[in-house]
Formats: sequence, structure tokens, C-alpha cells
Amino acid sequence: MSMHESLAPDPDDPLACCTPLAREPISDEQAGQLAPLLKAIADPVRLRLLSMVLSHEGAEACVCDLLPAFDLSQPTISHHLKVLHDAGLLDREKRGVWVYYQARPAAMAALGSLFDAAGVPA
Amino acid sequence: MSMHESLAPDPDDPLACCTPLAREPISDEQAGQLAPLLKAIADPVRLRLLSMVLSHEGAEACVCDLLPAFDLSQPTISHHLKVLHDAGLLDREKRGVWVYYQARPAAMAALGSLFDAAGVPA
DNA sequence: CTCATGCATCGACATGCGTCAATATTGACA
DNA sequence: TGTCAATATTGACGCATGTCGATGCATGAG
Repeated sequence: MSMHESLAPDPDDPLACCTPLAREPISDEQAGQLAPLLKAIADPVRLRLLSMVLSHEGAEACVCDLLPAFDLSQPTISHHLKVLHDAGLLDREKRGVWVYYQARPAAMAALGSLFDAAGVPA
Repeated sequence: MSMHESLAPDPDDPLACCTPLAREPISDEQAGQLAPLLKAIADPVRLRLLSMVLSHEGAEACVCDLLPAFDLSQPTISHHLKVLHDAGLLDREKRGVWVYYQARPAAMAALGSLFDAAGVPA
């Protein structure tokens, strides 16, 4: 259960709000910062997009890699990627005509730490 | 819904869908089961409710414990608790006139495991 | 039985969200 | 320059969601 506390408490960073839910009642403000993060991944398409980016070779993927896996229009996929990006979950990098997305490790860690000690009764 | 993958050991349990997002691209079906769980906690009120229940004495709380912390009507809080309950995140137990809610550890563990190895680059 | 209390349900409203077709923007190349 | 390919933006549509007041349903007290 040893945890690395290498994350600096930056008040400007919305990802700094990672007190485990089970530790103490989170504040109204914390909840207001966390909810958009969770809203961003609370969609089956965006969940798959995030998972595909995370598990893709080099931990990055361009839209052209992601599009064929869905029965949705290109603007719809672009919209979902924008939602994930605006929430701070995905980074964008334009290389030539292609745009590559990669997950932000800090965001992933923040989400994972939310449930620390919440599902371990024994 | 006759398509089922043999990856999930128990198709009846919606909490059995806890392959880490970063391990491999999750299936459309997995995403469809996970999204409602995340949708349930993707709300500031419900996040606070869950956190309050988790961190409350005895890891349970009745509605009367939760209500005073919000500026919302009692039906609204009741609605949010129902959403968390219907998603399989909270258990209900009626004792006398009061209804006690407690978090389901399996659900918390499933959510936490989603982000395993997602925020720890090599 | 009657009444008050704790919680759930109902019906209605405004807002938010996922999706698409159409269009715009950007970069590579002849 | 002009054209094609990859991605983003816009505007519109229908559906889902958060909130409320009013009401219903149990339970326990008297």
C-alpha cells in the first residue's frame, strides 16, 4: 500500500484533486472538479477510444487508427476525442496531416487513486 | 444481445468487466457495461454521496445523515441514491424508518482496477 | 386508530448530450 | 496554383438527465 507522493500540489491543475473517496467526504469543490473527468469517460465510445489509445503501440494513436473500429461518423469520433482532450485526459499532437492522441498518465493516476482502499474490506 | 465474448467469466455480473483499460482495447460490450457505472459517479452530488457513505462510520449512512450536507431537495437526493443503487454501486438496507446505504466493495474494486498500469509509464 | 416522520415515486420543466450531414481548415503533393 | 486527404467545426435534431413540488407509502408513537 506504499504510495508515491511525487505529484506536486498545483492548485491550477484540476488533476491534483485525488483524495481517495473512502478516506473522507470529498468537498463540494473537489466533486465539482472530478465530475467532468468522470463525465468524459462515462460514455462507451469514449471509454473504447481511451482504451484503444492506452493500449496502442507507443501508447498513442491517430484518428485514422481509431475511426475504423466504430460505426460512427468521423465528426462524431472527432467530437469524442475533443471531449477527452478538453477534460485533460488526452494530449494532442499534430504530425503532418495526422493528429496523434495519447493519454495523460497523471490523469489516469488521479482517476485510479480515487478508489484506493474503497474495495478492500479485508 | 446474443453476442457474448468468452473473455468475461460471468456475463450475469456487470462488475466482472474489469480489464484494465491500458491492457488491451476493451470490447464494445465491456464498454457498454462499464459506461453506466461511470455515468453513475459522473455527477458532483453523487460523487459526494458515494464518498460520504464510504467514509462514514461503519461504512454506511442513512439518508438522514446525507441530506443536511446538500442544498438540494429530499427527492433529489433520493433520486441520486437510486441512480447509485441501480448502477450496483450502493446497497440498500431498510432498518425501521431509516434506509441505510453502503458501497459495494466489488464495484469499487472494479472501478479502481480500470486504471491499473494506466498512469505508470515504463 | 390517528398522526407525524423518513424516504420513495410521479409529473413536469429546462438543460445537456450524442449523433449526423454539411462545411471549413490544414497539410502534402503534382 | 490546384487538388486530394485527414481532421475539426458548425448547426440541427431527438433523447437523456438534474431538479423541483406534490403526493404516496411505510413505520413507529400516542
